[in-house]
Amino acid sequence: MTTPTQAELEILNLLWHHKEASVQLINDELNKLRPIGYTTTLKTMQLMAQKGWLDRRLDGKSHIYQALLQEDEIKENLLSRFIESTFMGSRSQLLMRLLGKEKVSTEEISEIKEYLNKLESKGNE
Amino acid sequence: MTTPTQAELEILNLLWHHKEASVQLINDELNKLRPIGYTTTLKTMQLMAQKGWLDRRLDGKSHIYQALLQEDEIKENLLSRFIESTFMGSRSQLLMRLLGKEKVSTEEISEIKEYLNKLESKGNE
DNA sequence: TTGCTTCTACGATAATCATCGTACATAATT
DNA sequence: AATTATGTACGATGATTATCGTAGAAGCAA
Repeated sequence: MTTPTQAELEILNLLWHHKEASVQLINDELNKLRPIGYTTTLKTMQLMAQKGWLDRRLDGKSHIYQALLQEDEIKENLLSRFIESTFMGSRSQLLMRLLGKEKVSTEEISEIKEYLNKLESKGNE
Repeated sequence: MTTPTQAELEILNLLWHHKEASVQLINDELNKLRPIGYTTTLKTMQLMAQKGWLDRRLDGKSHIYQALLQEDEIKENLLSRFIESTFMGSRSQLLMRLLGKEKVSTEEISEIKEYLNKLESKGNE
């Protein structure tokens, strides 16, 4: 099962967002969040490529990487694992917690409503 | 920050459910899920007690353990971390995924919308 | 009393992760 | 040509986890 670690997931998120990127760019992005050495990022991405999670092509002197893993698939997987370990497998328990305790911003509420409207019109049962 | 590991969380879930339990009982429960040695469970629970996460009292020859950590608090914390790392901090993104994957009935959608309206009118941001 | 059974305590180990240092290579700059 | 900048490759390390083995105490059974 393809289950990225914390560091790998951060990189995947950036690659999903940028479509493709050099180590340099990913490292720069990561350093906006926390200090991390260039070779650390490089090494991690190399290992991910070796595992078949990333594709890369040469561009001048450096490599441009691209995620081969599907964002939806991986996130669904991570979500399942999380629900399994934290909420004893109960999806609705998580849902309740999100709706009940959450501070949801006005924009988020709009987003969700729009989403619900789409669901409704699609006749989701 | 109190962030239990996978193994610790399993034990916590069992303790929250049973209120209190001996190592023996916890180990039996764990073995319903996967094979795990008695001393492994013992050691983990001892460490948790040492960290102040569990309380224990002597009962004859053995100890009876009890969780000191609050279930709600810990789960909220785990949820936050999960959302942060997997959904770039967007709670609504997770919510939408949950709603999309679930079969949500029209009535449920209405209920949720109503709930969201209330949230909105309360000016919760 | 001798030996099972049930515990605790504690040390050791294997695996995994995240991180970085060092060695090189090549291109660009002075 | 010498230096600086920018990359790659790869090995090493420290921390954390999960796991178990072994030793030994204490009660119970034969």
